[in-house]
Amino acid sequence: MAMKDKPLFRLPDNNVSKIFNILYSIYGPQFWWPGESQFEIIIGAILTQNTSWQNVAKAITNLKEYDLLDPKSLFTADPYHVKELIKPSGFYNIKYKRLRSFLEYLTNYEMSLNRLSFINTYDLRSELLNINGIGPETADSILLYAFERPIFVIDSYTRRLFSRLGYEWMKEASYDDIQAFFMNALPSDTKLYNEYHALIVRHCKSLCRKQPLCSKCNLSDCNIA
DNA sequence: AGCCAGGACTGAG
DNA sequence: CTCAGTCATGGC
Repeated sequence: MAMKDKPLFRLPDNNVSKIFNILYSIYGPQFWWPGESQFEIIIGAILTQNTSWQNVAKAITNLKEYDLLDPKSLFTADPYHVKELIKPSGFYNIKYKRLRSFLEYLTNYEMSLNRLSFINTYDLRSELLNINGIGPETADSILLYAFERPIFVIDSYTRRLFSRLGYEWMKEASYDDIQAFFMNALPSDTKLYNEYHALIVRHCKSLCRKQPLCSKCNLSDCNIA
């Protein structure tokens, strides 16, 4: 069998897998994260907090235009200039501060992301969470998409979609509880977690905005127990 | 013309 | 400890 025909994932027989398969069959692979370098992914993860990706993309483009998409350049750049560049992504004062606190953390590692990649996932997660401005979703996005660790990312879309698919407890549940639910239901697999989260976002952006269940796709056929 | 976006922190009480 | 308030731009 040719490599490209190799099917995707070997999944347990449960609803979480079933929903993944449906999403995957509708949308196909998403090729996330929409950013090229590791550093760009991290910056994007911070800038996209409660913000549409479209706006973040402008900010990233601006930074790229001035060659600031590497830790040292961004760290030494004029704060007012950086703020102007990231303005399109909103909350630009506080987001500058958050970028800065990440960069200050990086100074402990000689501004080298490569050195971070030797830290085990558990420790790296708690170090990221210790940075002011990086909460669970941002930390996990960085772990999954920038460092390719098998960590499932939870966001508001995940809560909303799965609440509507029968898991109403997710509306009130803590981040960690929801994350544990997914990671217990699925094998530990970076590519799988990558696609799954991307597919949830992809789906919710297009269809799930205001409808209780999605009429345009067959997600309502999931037979949630 | 509002409403909302791939959150997280702060300060009251 | 909980939780409302705050941060802010651009697209629909």
